[in-house]
Amino acid sequence: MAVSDFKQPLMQRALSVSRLTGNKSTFPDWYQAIVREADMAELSPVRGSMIIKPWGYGVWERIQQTMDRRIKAMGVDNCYFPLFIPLGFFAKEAEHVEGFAKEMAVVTHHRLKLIDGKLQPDPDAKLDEPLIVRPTSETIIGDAFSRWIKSHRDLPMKINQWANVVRWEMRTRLFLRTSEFLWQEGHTAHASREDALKSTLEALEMYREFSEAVLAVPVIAGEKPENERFPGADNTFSIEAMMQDGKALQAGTSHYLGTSFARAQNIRYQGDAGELEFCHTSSWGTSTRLIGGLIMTHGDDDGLRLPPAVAPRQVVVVPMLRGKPEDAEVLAYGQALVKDLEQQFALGEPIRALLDVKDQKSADKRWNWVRRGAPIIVELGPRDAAGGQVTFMRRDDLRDGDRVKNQAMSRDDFVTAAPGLLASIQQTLFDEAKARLDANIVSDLTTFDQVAEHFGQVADEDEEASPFRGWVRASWSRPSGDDLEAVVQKLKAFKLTLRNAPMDQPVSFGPCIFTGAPGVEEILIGRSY
RNA sequence: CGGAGUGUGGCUCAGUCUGGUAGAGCACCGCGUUCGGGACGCGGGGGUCGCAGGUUCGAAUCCUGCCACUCCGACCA
Repeated sequence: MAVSDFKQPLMQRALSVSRLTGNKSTFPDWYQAIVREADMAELSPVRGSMIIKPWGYGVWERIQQTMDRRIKAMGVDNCYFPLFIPLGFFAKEAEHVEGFAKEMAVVTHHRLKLIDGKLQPDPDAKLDEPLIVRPTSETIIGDAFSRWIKSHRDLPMKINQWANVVRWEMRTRLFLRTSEFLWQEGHTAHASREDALKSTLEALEMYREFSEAVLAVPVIAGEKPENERFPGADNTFSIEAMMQDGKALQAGTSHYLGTSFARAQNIRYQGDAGELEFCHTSSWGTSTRLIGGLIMTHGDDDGLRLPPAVAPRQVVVVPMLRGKPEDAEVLAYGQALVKDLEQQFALGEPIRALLDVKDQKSADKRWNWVRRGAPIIVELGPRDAAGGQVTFMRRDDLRDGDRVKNQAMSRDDFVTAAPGLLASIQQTLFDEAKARLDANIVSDLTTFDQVAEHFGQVADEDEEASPFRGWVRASWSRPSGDDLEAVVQKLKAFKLTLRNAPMDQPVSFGPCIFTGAPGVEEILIGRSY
């Protein structure tokens, strides 16, 4: 496949049109504009931390609800561990500490005192052992596992928690990378490597299915190369999504931790022959970053487009109220419509409908819902009420700066058709993103020179304006250690990274694109977030 | 922590070089005309010009120091 002639509509529009972004025109500016205009989140007074607004949090709640069902279906129970982790817990696993040491928030005091007119940590209230605000919970959950697991009959142990974590990142971006973020983290312990690995892959597959079915974001599941592994993990797997600027976003990760965490924390079980064995553990997580991926996958120049499965409100009814007597009739008509819609099931759940009665011009209300990405926006006026009609637009129809495309339908037909319409919107958004992904993975390059030519050199300051290039999929010899480092450095000059080795691999391979040595697997290469 | 840049109403910015006491568009509020497709007119609210010193009769503007943010690098769900 040659470089696709996919038109990068969004990127082009972001560069030429500026309905949302004012004078600015890069993809990041467009992204920020959508986060703001769609009322998803805003920067908080705390550096690198965001305030998630009701509409944005509503999307997160939908993610939680739909994923939680899948997590439970895997036989995983929810629980909750403390926000604070004793510093000493991290010292036990060397690689793990090293990986997170540079981004830990540390609590050292438990009281403030007015000293010289300034509130300061009270020197007399210093903690003997500092507490870490969790960057992830392997250590404290491992500690519990070491007490909970005694026998092979306790295995497998599978738990999950929905929580906030803190990683003191140098650079932050709303949803994509914030100092504090919300996530779920699954942790499992098993008797054998096979069982733990199976669990790791089961979580990965759950993420893939979730991303595609719920978020309508197509992804490629695969194994991360050695240099991209989670600190302390034996194997790390990920799902990678392609954003509308062609960059990759790691949307979820699943790790097989081997026995290293078990050894560090003494997680052992007694087998049926009476012998003590170390557990094999896994952990896996997805975060509010998914929302960033959702925005960068489905957004357009009018704002966000939400897949119905995650839209907090799937059908928003905007009554055309004009401060006149017939308003009452329109309102009643709208209320009855919402009530009937809520009786319907779409994508396996009751339809989430809303009658927007806010005291605001109906044109403004409609466009606000367009910006927020409500899948179906219904407009009800006196004419509809009188004629038993419904006028509505599908958010997925509104593209490329087209005018709103309204459709009319009889009220009862609309109520019956709504589930199908929502399912269709869900599918359309997925298909669009899938076509973009498929069309922009180049797989006919055989040398690094070709890769270099394909992506082109990017000067630092031009990165955001660099052309859409998608990803390259190529054979490689899966080097490790210094040889891998050489490859990483080679890619770095082009701002490229190894994304993952997709799960579906061919039976034979060409020569390694980096060294010419015999290839052993195919790897995805691209720019990333 | 290194390199570059920017701090002026909610947003995007002008004004800074050449000091004279703060502006525009959008957003917001009121009234009117409109209102089945992101309306228009008139009126209005909102800013200690990042902070602290200094120079000056006078500082958004000049000087010094600090802080914050953005982008690049290192880090990363």
